[in-house]
Formats: sequence, structure tokens, C-alpha cells
Amino acid sequence: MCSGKETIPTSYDPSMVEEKWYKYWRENGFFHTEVEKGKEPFCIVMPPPNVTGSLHLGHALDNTMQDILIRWRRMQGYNALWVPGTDHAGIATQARVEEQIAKEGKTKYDLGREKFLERVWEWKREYGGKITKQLALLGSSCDWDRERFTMDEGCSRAVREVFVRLYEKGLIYRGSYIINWCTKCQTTISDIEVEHEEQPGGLWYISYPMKDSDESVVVATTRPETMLGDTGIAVHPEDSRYRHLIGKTAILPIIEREIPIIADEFVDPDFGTGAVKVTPAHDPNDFEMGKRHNLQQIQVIGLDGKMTAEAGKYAEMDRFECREKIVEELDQLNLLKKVEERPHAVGHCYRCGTDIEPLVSEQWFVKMKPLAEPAILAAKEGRVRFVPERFTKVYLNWLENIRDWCISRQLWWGHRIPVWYCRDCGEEICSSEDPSACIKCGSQALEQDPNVLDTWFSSGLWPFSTLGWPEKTGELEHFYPTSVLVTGRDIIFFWVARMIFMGLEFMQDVPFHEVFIHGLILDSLGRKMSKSLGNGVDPIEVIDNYGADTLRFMLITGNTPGNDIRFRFERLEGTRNFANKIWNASRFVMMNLTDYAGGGNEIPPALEDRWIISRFNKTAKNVTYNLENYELGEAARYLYEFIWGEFCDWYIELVKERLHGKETEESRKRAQYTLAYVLSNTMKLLHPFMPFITEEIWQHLPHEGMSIMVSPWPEGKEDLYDEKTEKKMLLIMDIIRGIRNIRGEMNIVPSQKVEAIISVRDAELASIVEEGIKHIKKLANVSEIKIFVNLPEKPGKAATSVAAGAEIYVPLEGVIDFDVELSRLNKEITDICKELERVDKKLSNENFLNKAPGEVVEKEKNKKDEMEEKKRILENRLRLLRGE
RNA sequence: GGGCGGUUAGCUCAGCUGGGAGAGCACCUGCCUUACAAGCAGGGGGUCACAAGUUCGAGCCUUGUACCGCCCACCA
Repeated sequence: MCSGKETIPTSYDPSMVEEKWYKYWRENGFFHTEVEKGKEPFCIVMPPPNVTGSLHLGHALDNTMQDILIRWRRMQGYNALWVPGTDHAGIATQARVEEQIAKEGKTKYDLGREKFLERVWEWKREYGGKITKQLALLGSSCDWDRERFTMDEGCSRAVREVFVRLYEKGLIYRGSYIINWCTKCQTTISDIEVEHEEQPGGLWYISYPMKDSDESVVVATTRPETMLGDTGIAVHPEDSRYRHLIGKTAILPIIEREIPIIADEFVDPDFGTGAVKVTPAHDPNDFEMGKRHNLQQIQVIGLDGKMTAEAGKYAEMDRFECREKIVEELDQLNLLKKVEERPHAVGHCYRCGTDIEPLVSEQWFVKMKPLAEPAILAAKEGRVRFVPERFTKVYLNWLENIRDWCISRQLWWGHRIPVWYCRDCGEEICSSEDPSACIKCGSQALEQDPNVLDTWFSSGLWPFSTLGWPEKTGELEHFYPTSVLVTGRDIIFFWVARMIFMGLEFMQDVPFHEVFIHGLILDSLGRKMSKSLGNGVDPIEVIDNYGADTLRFMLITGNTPGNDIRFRFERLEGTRNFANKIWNASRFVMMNLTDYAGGGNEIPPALEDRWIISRFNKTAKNVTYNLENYELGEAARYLYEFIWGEFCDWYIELVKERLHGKETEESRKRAQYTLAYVLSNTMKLLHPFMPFITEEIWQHLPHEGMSIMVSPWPEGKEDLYDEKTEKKMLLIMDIIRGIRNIRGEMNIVPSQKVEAIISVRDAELASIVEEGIKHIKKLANVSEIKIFVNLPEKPGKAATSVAAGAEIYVPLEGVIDFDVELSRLNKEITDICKELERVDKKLSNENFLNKAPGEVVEKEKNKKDEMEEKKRILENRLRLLRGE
């Protein structure tokens, strides 16, 4: 059962155990979950990482949190399912493969759509498994038998089904609207994929002459090159400066087009000149205005970012170069009236950073209002709850101001839009199955829409598509709605909101009841980790060097829900040391359990046994409570403190004598039992956080069952709380600390034992000290202790310490350094005086006495008495030492 | 322009529904004490950003201010 001392290394080596146990868990099917109707379900669907990506710290945090929740609930006896999977990540993956074939000197057009897609699938097969392997290294206990991919058969079916149903309901439509175009990626992107960044820019004032008069109108613009596509000038209807011009015609310089002056409420009279040029084809506001006033849309910038034929002599010129040239020409024409420096929020493509070009294009959209409304309601009614709560507002604010969602992408990698056009009669056919003939004219000359869907369209179905939808599976019935979604706050809009409205639309219920949001992982200087800064940390490297348990625990501790975390290597080392501490404590326990064959619970527990059992059960309660409230960091902190500060620092030290056979066999066995009980149950509490080391240790301890991960969770039994014992131990520990303090301050080496004289207030306290006398001797390195009740004459040449109700004297004849002792006493007295002052002030306040709760007042009074006694004793000592 | 978060020890951060300021690291002192030097014992170090308010009592609640960070936004 237990290994001998020699075979267990003195420092913990994660690489020796992690792979072994992961394999063991997997081979024994502990990750796999079947529907068990009798058990309460607990289900998490994993946010699918990019299939061709590799694990970064964000994933590590995300999945550690999920694994903690799943492992904990599984141990609690829930029917716990964690569904893993990956996302096809349209633009990102396609870009990688395009890069690859570019090295061969080819473009995707050389290959053609079909061949290109074959290459992407090949790439996916070759590089796609990487991230899931890395998730395994982290210890993720997800059900790999249920691994999904957003483009697998089932998910693809779900996507088509959803598209068709929305289409038939009129919630998906096709039309020409202004969209965000990335000239580099050569595709549309949705509004949230556009990142705005303030950049220095200019505001150019351009004069447009009026037709049939000498007047002119000056407009201000940040994008002069778009003037080539101007089809109007707008002013505010109430603006007296321009009222007389409304309805008249101006001449667009350079192009010499006649354009109308229109009146529109949108125009802010206080901005610029109060007159604005209108370019419906290249600005979202102008697009709307153009619709309102029936203005022509003239596209002057093409999909490639170059000026179109409509730009006249500027055709074929790059849009940025054109800007400069236009300004030059206007200047020459004396039409440039003013140039101002002005920061401008330019939209960039979230992927490649290219300036987004708004332009009009025929695309597919999802009508959002009818879908958003139920999603708003669900959050308001608390059917889906955000943790921390403040993110509800972020979510609601977005949905309440939502615009229609452009879902078509001009990519090849993705879910192709299930719409076909008949070449003969023009009929548009939307169908979940590939149609063989036109439903109207019977022609077989059908052509599928070339576009694919936004990647987030399929991710939005993830909670139900992975559970089998549109089939009515047992999984869906049992596990939907899932229990909690764990994700970063950066994808609340992209993903969380969309899953919620899709779930409500297609499952008539929210996809999860709770959304647990975590922050970002920053570098040690508080910056985002990014490729360009080169400040990224590779979690796999961390796992190689420190172990997965260490990485996990480090990511979880010292953090609070929703807040960002700085990644610092010192913290990693601290956590590694914690793992090592656990390892060595366990080594100690195992070494002392070599002859232990179970049992011992029937033997009456010693004081320290009752104490550690009480402390353990309180810890279990605290850990459970904090897990329930998603306070994973707090839960971890309780464990850290219990293991290191109580089990290691105190309990192990307290039982060494018994284990070494210095007392009875019975006492020894009872200590063995308690060690095994507390350690193995503590390992259970720690298991969700540090799965590997806890399994390794648990397997070495007496245990039932095949794995700690399927052992029952210790809930913390209140009937094993023992307040009386804890109070006793507190006194004994205070006495030990008091003597240690004297020893430390006096620099008394451990080889030198001291004596102690303890004077207590009453017989009850005397018996407690008596009970702890051997502990005091051992842990404070004391040779002899004399206990008195109210010792009348205090020892002379001794150092002093005071605990609640007990005075401790350490005679130091010849050794005592009076200066040290005097300053030590002085400091303590000063500290007490400060406290007393505060307490006195409180207690002399009549309002406090009258208004504060009785127990609080009582507490303060007791405190005061204690302090005063302590102060008196210490002052007496001071006088005695000074020979007063 | 709106919204959110932060400001606590030298550093990085905890501090739950208001009732004696905490941890880790760093620092100082002494220790290889047969689990652990990745350790043990002891110690120093804080006007809880600032101001006002509520309260018997504020790190915590209210309002305002300053600075840092993030998100959202169709004033060209």
C-alpha cells in the first residue's frame, strides 16, 4: 500500500505522474458520461477553441475553471457532463491555408473552391488535434467521446436547419445594405468585428459651389476621397444659415456632378460648418440619409480598396493615395478652405488591422429585434444570470441597441449558405437538403450561393447542436439547459448573447442558467499578451516546467471573478512550492503509515485529532460554499491555508511523538487514522484544483474506489465541528508562539532548551495547559514546564509573554539580554496601548453603548479587560526588570 | 460622448451581507530540528487615492474629485 521512504523523491516531480493518471482516467472511462435519469444533471459545454490554434493562457484559465466545476460536481454525485469541441474559425483558418499555398506560389483561385477546401480539411486533420492534446495536458476531464467540431456532420445539419427555419420565418433576408468590408481579407465582417481606434487625422473643409448663384457651401470631412461619390449635401432643417439653400443644387467639384441640398435632422449644426457632404455608398450615416432622401449610391471605392471607374481620373488609384491627390487638387482649385488636425475613430478589421471600408453590397442578414427581445427578457427575469452581475448590463446594453447581423462571408471555409438560385427562372431556393431541381421550373441548373456563414452563426448553436439537435436526443432532454457557461468577458457579444437568442428561438429555453465570466490574463506589467509585443507565455512550457497542477492553482488563486490577472513567474514558484509542500507532507504521512492496516476511528481522539478534524470539516464547508458561489480563488485560499498553515505547520508537528511510538500503540494508531482521514479527504477537496498530485497521493493512502475523481466529495460535517477543542488549541498555540517569540527575539539557538513557568487565571485553564504540556515542550523546545494558578511571586530574571488568561515566564539566567527584553516588552505595551485607546474610545461613547448590538458591546468589553490585564502584567515586568 | 472596473505593505493581489487591516513574494534575524532549505521559527513594514456625507462605528454604503485600465458609440 505504501512506498518506503527511499523510493519517494523529496521533491515533487509532476512529469512523473501527470501523463500516467490522465491515461488511467481516460482508459477507465471516468471522463465519459451517459445520461442517467436518476441523477441530477450538471453540464458544461466548452467554448470551442480554434481548431488550428494552440493553447494560450486564456484557454488554460477558462478550461481550468470548467474542470474545477465539473470535477467538483462529479464528485458530489451529479450526472456531470463536459462537452469538448473545436471551432472551424472561418477567416483565421482560411488565412493560414492561404499563407501555406502562397509559399507554393499559388492562390486559392489557382486551386479552385473544391481543391482549396480539400487543402483546408487536410490542414485541419494535420494540425487540428493540437489544441485538444494540450487541453488534455492541462488535465481537462471532458468527455472526449463526445468531442465535436462546428463543421462536423451534426453541427452542419443544425446550421442548415436553423438557417432554413429563420429564413422561412422571415428572420433571414438578403439585401443591399452598407456593410463593413475588409479589403485585405476580402470579406464582409459584422459590426462587432470592427475595432475602433482613435487615430490622428484631419478635417478638411471643402467648398462646393452652388449652381445658378455665386454662393458656395463649405462642408467638413475626414475622408475627402469619398467626395467623388457624393450625391448630396445635408444641413439641419432649422439652420438659418442654410435654410435658403434647401432644395437648391450644388456642383460637386472635380466630378462636376449636380447634387441637391437636403435638410435632415441628423445633421449637427454645431459641428464643422453645419453642412455635411453625403456619400451614401461609403458611410453608414450617409447611407441612411440617402435612403431617406432617395439619393443615388455611387460606389467610388472598390472591393480591392482602389478607386473605381466612377472616380473618373482617379480610377485604379489606391484609396489612401487618392485622398492626398484629391486634397492637392482641391487646393489648386482654391476650394480647400481649411484643414484641421483632428483625432478620428477609424474602424479596423479585428483580424488583420486593415482600415474597414464601409460599402454597399448584397449580403445576408439576420433580423435581430425579434430575436433580441426574448434574450433581453431572459436576463432581466434572471433565467440567465451573469457572474459577476455587472456583466448583465454590458449584455443588455448591446442587445438593446442591436442592429441586424450580417452573416454572409466571402470565404470558402465555413458553412455554405443553403440557398440555391435557378439559372433558368431565377428562383431562390432555401433548403436544408441539397435540392436536385428548381421547385418552380424544374430546371436542374442550380447554383448554390457562394457565401459562407459567419463562424459565430454555428458557435451560437453550440449548446444544443453538440447535444444532438435537431434530433430529439436523450442528451438534449436531460442536459439542456446546461448548467453554466464559463468564458472570457471579451466574447459576451460574439458568442454568449448569440447562444442565448438562438437557444431561446430553437429550444424555447436559455442555453444555460449562469454565465461565469472571467477576465483576461495580462503580462507582468499589466499589458495584454499579444504576438506583436512578444509578451505571451506558453502554457505548455509552463506545464513542462512546473506541472499542470501548479499552473492551474496559480491561475485560480488571488483572483476574483471577472477581474484580470497578471501572470508572474514568482507566483508560479510560490504555487510550485505549495505542491511540493503537499508532496512532502504526504511523504511524511506515508512513511508513518507503512504498518497501518486501517481502523483506529474507534480509539478516542486526542486533543489535536479533534482539533484538526474540526478544522478540516470547517474547511470543507468553506470550500464548498465558495465553489457554489463561483469564488474559486477564495476556495483555493482556504485550502492553501488549511494545508500549509494548519495541517503541516501544526498537526503533523503535534503528532510526531505519537507516531514515533513515544506513547501507546493505541495513540499511535489513532494518529495514523487521523492523518489518513484528514489527508485523503483534503486531497479530495483539492482534487478539482490540482487533479494530478491529489490522485497520486490518494492512491498511496488507504482508499476505496478506483480514483479520487469519482470518490465522494467531503461536504464538511457540522457535527464534527468542535469549538471547545479549537479554543483549547488556540490557548496552547498562543503559549507556544509566545515562547517561540522570546526564543526568536533573544536569538536562542534550538540546541538550547529553556524552562517555562506558566501562571494561569484558574484551574480550568490550568488543566488545558496541562493537556497541552507535551506539545508546548515539543514545539517550543522547552525542557520543563511548571504550571501555577495565580502564581503570587513572579520569577525574576525571566522573559515574559502573555496569552489570554496565561502568563508565561522563561527564566533566562545569564542568557537574557535586558536591552532586548526591555524593548520587546515596550513594543508589546505600545501595541496594546494603541488598541486600548481605540477600545476605550468606543466604550466611552454612549451612543455606541446604546445603539450597537449587545454582543458587539460585550465583545469590546471583554477585549478591554483582556488588554488591561495583559498591559498590567507587562508593565509589572518592565518595572521588575528595571529594578524599580 | 456614455458605461464599467481599479486605486489596500516595497511588488502582485485577497478582504463575502459595515463591528479588532491579510496573503504570497521581497526584506531583516536565527536554524540543514530524521516530511519538506522549493523548508522551519521569529521579526519589521499600511492616514486602505483624495474630499465630503450616512452611521454608535466605514477599506466596505452615498456623492464628488484625481489618476490608471477596459468596453461601447453612426457628429461627418
